[in-house]
Amino acid sequence: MLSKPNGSTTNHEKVISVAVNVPLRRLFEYRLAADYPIPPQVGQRVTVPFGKQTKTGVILAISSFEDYHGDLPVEKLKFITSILDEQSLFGPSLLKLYQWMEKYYHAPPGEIWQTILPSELAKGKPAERSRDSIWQITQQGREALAGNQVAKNAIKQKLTLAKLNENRHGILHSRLADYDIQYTTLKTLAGKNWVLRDFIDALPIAHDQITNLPNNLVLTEQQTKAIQAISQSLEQYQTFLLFGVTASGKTEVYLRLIEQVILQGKQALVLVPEIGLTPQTLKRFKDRFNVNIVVLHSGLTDQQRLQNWLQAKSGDAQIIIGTRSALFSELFSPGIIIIDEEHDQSFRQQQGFRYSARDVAMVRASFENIPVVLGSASPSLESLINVDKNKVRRLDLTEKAQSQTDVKFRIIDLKKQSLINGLSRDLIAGIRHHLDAKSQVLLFLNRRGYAPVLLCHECGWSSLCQRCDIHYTYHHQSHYLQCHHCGSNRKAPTQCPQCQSEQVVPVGLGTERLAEAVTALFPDAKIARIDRDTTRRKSAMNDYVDAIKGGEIDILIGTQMLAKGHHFPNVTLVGLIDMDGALYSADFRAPEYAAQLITQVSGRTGRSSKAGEVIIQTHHSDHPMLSQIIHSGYATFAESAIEERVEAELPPHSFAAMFQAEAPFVDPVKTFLQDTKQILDRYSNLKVELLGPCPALYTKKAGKFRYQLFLQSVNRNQLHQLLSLTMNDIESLASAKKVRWRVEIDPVGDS
DNA sequence: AGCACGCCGACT
DNA sequence: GTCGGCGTGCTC
Repeated sequence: MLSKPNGSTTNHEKVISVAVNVPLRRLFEYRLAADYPIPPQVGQRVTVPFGKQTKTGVILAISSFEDYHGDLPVEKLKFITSILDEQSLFGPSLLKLYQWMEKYYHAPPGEIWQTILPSELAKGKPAERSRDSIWQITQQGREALAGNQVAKNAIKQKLTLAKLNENRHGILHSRLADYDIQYTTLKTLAGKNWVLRDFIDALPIAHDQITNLPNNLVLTEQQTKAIQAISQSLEQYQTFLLFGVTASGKTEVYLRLIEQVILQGKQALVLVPEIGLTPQTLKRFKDRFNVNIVVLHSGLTDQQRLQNWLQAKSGDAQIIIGTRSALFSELFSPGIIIIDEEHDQSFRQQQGFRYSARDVAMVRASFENIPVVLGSASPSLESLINVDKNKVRRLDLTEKAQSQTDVKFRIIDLKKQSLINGLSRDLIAGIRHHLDAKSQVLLFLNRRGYAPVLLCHECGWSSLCQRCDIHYTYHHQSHYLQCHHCGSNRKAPTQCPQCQSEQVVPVGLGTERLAEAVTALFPDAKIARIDRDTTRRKSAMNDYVDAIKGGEIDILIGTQMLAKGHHFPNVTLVGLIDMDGALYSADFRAPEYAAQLITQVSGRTGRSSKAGEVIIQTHHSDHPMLSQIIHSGYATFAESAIEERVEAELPPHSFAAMFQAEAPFVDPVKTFLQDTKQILDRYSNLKVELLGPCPALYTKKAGKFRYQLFLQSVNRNQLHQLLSLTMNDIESLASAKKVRWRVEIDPVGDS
């Protein structure tokens, strides 16, 4: 450091703390030359030398050269290669949210930023809006269209010209997909001077009227009350739980609130469970609002994601609809966050940095001073317990907004019944009855493939995946064995590998076999199987949905995918083929999930004037959850479930964290978790209970052994205190380097 | 996570 | 002799 004779420093060099994407719970310090042309700011991205490589990181702290007190002498620090952004990419509330997540989830900074940043930005690409352009029809084009000059077989060209002719102001290049126009067609047309492309700098948004209210729409009293309650809170943080039965008009409540938000010049962020539901939601919103709506989900290309993210950031997008990670879009003027189907599991990230978008959304909203609306017909116990604690305000929609008949439930006790491929006589009769009435039937079975086991009838050999120690699922059509755990697969044997017997038989029931059985029973019915295997193709799901709505399908057979969000007005019977697994599982949350599932699938039926029926097949017909759901509804079930959790001191009444470790051998895994436990045990003054190490539910996965150590406490602060106090020591454990490990806060399920 | 360094086995 | 296996250690 240089000093002037009078003692004041001349060195304005800075020391910059950077989050780099490595699995280390620390930042890295760099020097920044005093004459660097861009002033450093927290929230800018930088490129930095890192070992022998160059990485992109995010500035998280700036200190003066003189004030730096690290382990390394300041001269030994490397220089930042470059600052990538002129200004911080993030406003103060997202930076604060990052800080909160780091503290709460005890995750490495770099991993958190990897989740927050769109991948293009994480890779160091410039945060630049691509220039948009407008396609317009020319006078020649109009004449060509009118004078039938377009070649007869050039149907696409004709359609495209017609669409451009309808849109007087032209169509934005970035919006071509909305109009189903191909770029190649436009290029051909441009060659004939029938269309013209104009490059523009900003999005033209000028609408006199932002909403198109549907005709004759009368709100229910409850809807009106809910809208009023939330409206009064638009300028401040408050989480609302919109507990609305199916068809009670939750979406209409969202739309009215969004309208107010937009009129105030603010933006609305809407999270939906999965990509499959974005087109549907998008359409509903587009029909209603003449504003710029963007989507953010994994179905987009990286460049599209970046562009939409930047539109949210600049404020050019007034409504942002997306899945989980859309929560992290920077917003120019946030007005409201809406989480639809808030109970849905897909709001939890289960890879890498594990977080709950619902929980983080509430924190974010509190930093932004805006409301959050959590909507569901079957709310999570977490949200309901937050209502009891006055952290969340509950608004009920119990009346149906659309005319709809009530759903009739029937439980079929499978004990001592003879089944035809998993179907009871009553269910078969029910299907026939509904088909005769020209209605559609939905059969739900949460297990894809033909059969979960392939077994040798002679010697008892069964098809085990060596890497996971669980049974391969048999897929009949492809004649393959597939491990649904690790994804490995191999050809199915026709002879027993052990005794060469030909008596190798599939045991158990999957959707593929169910479809086969139903086809045999109802040869005249048109049957569609909808699961991950049949919807792999990109547009497959949409094609199925169209076919179902168009009445081309009589019986739908499917997994989880069918339970979510879609409205099939002509479905009047829903059959739940096998509820046993869902009722009794090692996971204490199983009944909660099953109750949500029943509520959701039963929402698929009875949407029209015809009466809806739900038939549940189970061996545990006396399970209390079933009668609660059927006779008193989800709310009553949830109340008693919460009571049970309180009594057993289980989450969400208590708070949990989990260390999970995995490696190709058991010993290092156990050693690491035992070492971890020892470190945690040093703070026995904190009221945190330690459970384990114990094997994970599926101990072996993809050739790795997995063990867990649970931390549980009724005092969330003490739990976090314990983790904060011990994390460094655990991370620097010698045994930590021999395994892959992570902490999960508020863990759920296994995986 | 990457990437380099380093120390032992089977190859031209 | 040396090519390359992955164990260990470091990243500012």
